[in-house]
Amino acid sequence: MPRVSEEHRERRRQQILDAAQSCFARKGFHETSLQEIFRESGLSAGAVYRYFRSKDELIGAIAARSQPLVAALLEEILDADELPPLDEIVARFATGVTGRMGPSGAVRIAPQGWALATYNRPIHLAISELLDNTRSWWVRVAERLRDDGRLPPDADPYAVAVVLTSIIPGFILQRLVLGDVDAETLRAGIRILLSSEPPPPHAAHPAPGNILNQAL
Amino acid sequence: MPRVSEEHRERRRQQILDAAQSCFARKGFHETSLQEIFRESGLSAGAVYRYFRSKDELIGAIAARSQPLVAALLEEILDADELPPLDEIVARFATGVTGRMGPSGAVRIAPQGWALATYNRPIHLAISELLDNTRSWWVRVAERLRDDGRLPPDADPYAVAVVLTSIIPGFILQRLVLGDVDAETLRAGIRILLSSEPPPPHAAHPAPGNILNQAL
Amino acid sequence: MPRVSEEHRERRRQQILDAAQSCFARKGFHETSLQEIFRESGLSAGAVYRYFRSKDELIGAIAARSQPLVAALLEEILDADELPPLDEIVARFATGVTGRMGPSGAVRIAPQGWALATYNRPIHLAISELLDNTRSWWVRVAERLRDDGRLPPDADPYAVAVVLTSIIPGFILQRLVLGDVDAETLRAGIRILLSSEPPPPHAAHPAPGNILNQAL
Amino acid sequence: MPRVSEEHRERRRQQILDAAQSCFARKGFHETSLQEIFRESGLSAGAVYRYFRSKDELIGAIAARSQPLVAALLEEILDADELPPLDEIVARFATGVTGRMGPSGAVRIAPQGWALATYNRPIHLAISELLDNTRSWWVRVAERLRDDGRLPPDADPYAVAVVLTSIIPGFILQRLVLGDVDAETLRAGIRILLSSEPPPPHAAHPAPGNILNQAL
DNA sequence: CATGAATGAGGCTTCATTCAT
DNA sequence: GATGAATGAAGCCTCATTCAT
Repeated sequence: MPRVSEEHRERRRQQILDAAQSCFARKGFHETSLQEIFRESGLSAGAVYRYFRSKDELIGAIAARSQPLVAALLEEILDADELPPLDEIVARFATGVTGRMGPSGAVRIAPQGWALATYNRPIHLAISELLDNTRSWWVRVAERLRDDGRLPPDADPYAVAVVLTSIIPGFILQRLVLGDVDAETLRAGIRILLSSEPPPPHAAHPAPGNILNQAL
Repeated sequence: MPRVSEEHRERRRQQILDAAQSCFARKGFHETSLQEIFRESGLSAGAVYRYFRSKDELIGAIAARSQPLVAALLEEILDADELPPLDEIVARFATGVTGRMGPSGAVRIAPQGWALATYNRPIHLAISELLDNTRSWWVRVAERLRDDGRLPPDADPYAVAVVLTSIIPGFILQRLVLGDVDAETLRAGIRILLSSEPPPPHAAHPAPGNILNQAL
Repeated sequence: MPRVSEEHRERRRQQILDAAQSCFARKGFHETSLQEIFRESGLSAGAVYRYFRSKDELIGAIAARSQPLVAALLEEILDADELPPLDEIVARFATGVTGRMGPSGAVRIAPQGWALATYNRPIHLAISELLDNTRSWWVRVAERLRDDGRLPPDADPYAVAVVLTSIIPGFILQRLVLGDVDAETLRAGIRILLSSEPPPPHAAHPAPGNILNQAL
Repeated sequence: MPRVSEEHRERRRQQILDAAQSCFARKGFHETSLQEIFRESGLSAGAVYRYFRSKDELIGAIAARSQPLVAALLEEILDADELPPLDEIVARFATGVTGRMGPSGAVRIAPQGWALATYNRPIHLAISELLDNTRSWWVRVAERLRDDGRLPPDADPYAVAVVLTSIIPGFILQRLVLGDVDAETLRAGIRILLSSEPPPPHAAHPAPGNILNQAL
């Protein structure tokens, strides 16, 4: 069946990626053999290799796929012209993420991507871009919040963004591993923190620590 | 000579675990072959197998090792009888974590543990216990903060703990992958959030969302 | 339009064979995939398979192609009615062979044919016919030389032919592998040998030999 | 069975090489799968890979093995202090070669080596060294023959060596493929040529040729 | 107890060949 | 006739694990 349309090619690609993602979510990148992906995708080895030149490339393509997904999520959260309260933004983010946690959802394999990014060059690239984009988005959010007077006028948007960027992976982890958290709880926690007593001025001279400062 | 022998055994065990951890940090669990661990530890295959019955057991032992590490860290943060401000607590946590990020530091392989916990039963157990312990600790912290009046009297300690538990993995990730964050920035961000305008009352059922709620 | 069609078929066939020969010369029979031949020939898999039913058949066809080539070469060397001196004949042979050693010349793949003939039945047939034809031709040459008085009257044309048949493969090999021999040098060597002292009568009782006669 | 002697290692190596050589002689380098070599050698995949890191390395080792074999052969031919007649030298060479043509003899795979040398860098190196060594040996032989007055005083030893080096591959080929030649016939042919009329002086600019000089 | 040679299942990948369009 | 996507057997190689010494 030669001379197929570009559309057909793209459909095949996604078919393979979907199968791979599903397998990866179930058994992990490394524990998943290509044979399983062939089976799951309903394609032969040769067919898959026509689209991806190696298992690594397949993994890379899946990592790359998360990029636009996250972008769409971020864009959607802020589609309104008026900025929602911070707890709402975080909650929407968490909701979006939760919605992609199905048995073969993209979020389910996120931790595998994080792990890989730790020692695998190409994946590192993809994940660091992802993190960076997300954090930049939070920086913009923080700037608007500050400009709206919802954050102190001298607030450092970057510092705020670091905190807010930090929250999502941990939320994903708790949800994936413990399974007992949801967007509403996260929102509630945020609200409480935002409503709490400001801490006393920080006296830059640090603190305790034996083990803490040990090497290794 | 039971005493000496037992000590010797334990030393050997740690020697192997250290070698393995170092390799894992460098190349990942799966990309590391046992041969490499034999080489790095300076022991023979047979010797290593006398202490760990399989590669999985080795990985499990490393995961188990993190338990007391985290416990010690948590305990240390709160060793004083007076509770530090929240931003200080988080900063200490982050500092402790940062200190264990050396080339073969335990934190370096944390994301691999998270990933494994996603689909590997025994590791799931270890990591979920770790997460749960940490969160319980945060719950206790939140309770004390509330009782000290630093959080609203009706604050839900659990919700607060969910948020605070969330922060560390994301901080580790940003530090490991982007490398441009530190405990002080995190503290600053926390301080800003704690000092910000409380959000308006939440009208429990809002939400945007097209993509957000889609499956996959 | 049988005529045109037949011509077209033959042209296609040669186009494919040329492409294959070029690839084979560059990478060897086995290291060349059919995909490469499809690419080099500018034809599709299906098209090539219309002309050759398998890779082996393709290789066989190339081996077969050498038959008329060698025949033409031999015929040409002796086209004159007068027989040239032996060194001249050898030199012409060597020159003819040298002329077909271009990057995709037929001679370039000759050693691959010899190798295949060693364990592959169909190719063995083709190559043994080639060798046999060549040697028969040398037998005829030797007979004429003997009859012309240029070889001793009791000379065994077959023995002479065995020697002369032997020379060409070794010449090809030296030229292909070492690259530092040419027809003139070969001719010079032959002339010297032909001009040398006849050896003393041979006393049929053989000679030394330890390793020589061992098995393996 | 750890800590084995160097001798044991070497025996294993040869065991593997012998098995490989036997297979290669029967089916050719490429048509022989490693599985067959494992079977023939009585070893497992892993065991073989402990000694040779790839199939190519195995082939290379076999090519390398021919070096000392040929060296021994050459040395043996000339072990006597008196130089035998040229036809005797060639005959001894041929005899030595013939003796190594058993079903798994080294000579049986020589053509495969020649073929590989044509397009495979490492093998090219091995074979070109082999050819070069052999030719150098012939140069020395030719010099002694000339000095002994058995070749004309102005004879070019190199040109003679080129011819004599050429003879052996063709002899091997005829013997391997046609199977109807032996050392004695070769000797007889050489004797006849050495006893023949010297050719007339060569008028440097002869040559026929249409096809002969064509490209390809 | 330690050693490390050996095992062999199974993984990734290639490639000759087919056949629907 | 031509195309080239698809097939799937089979190849090379790795590596967790065992066990004789």
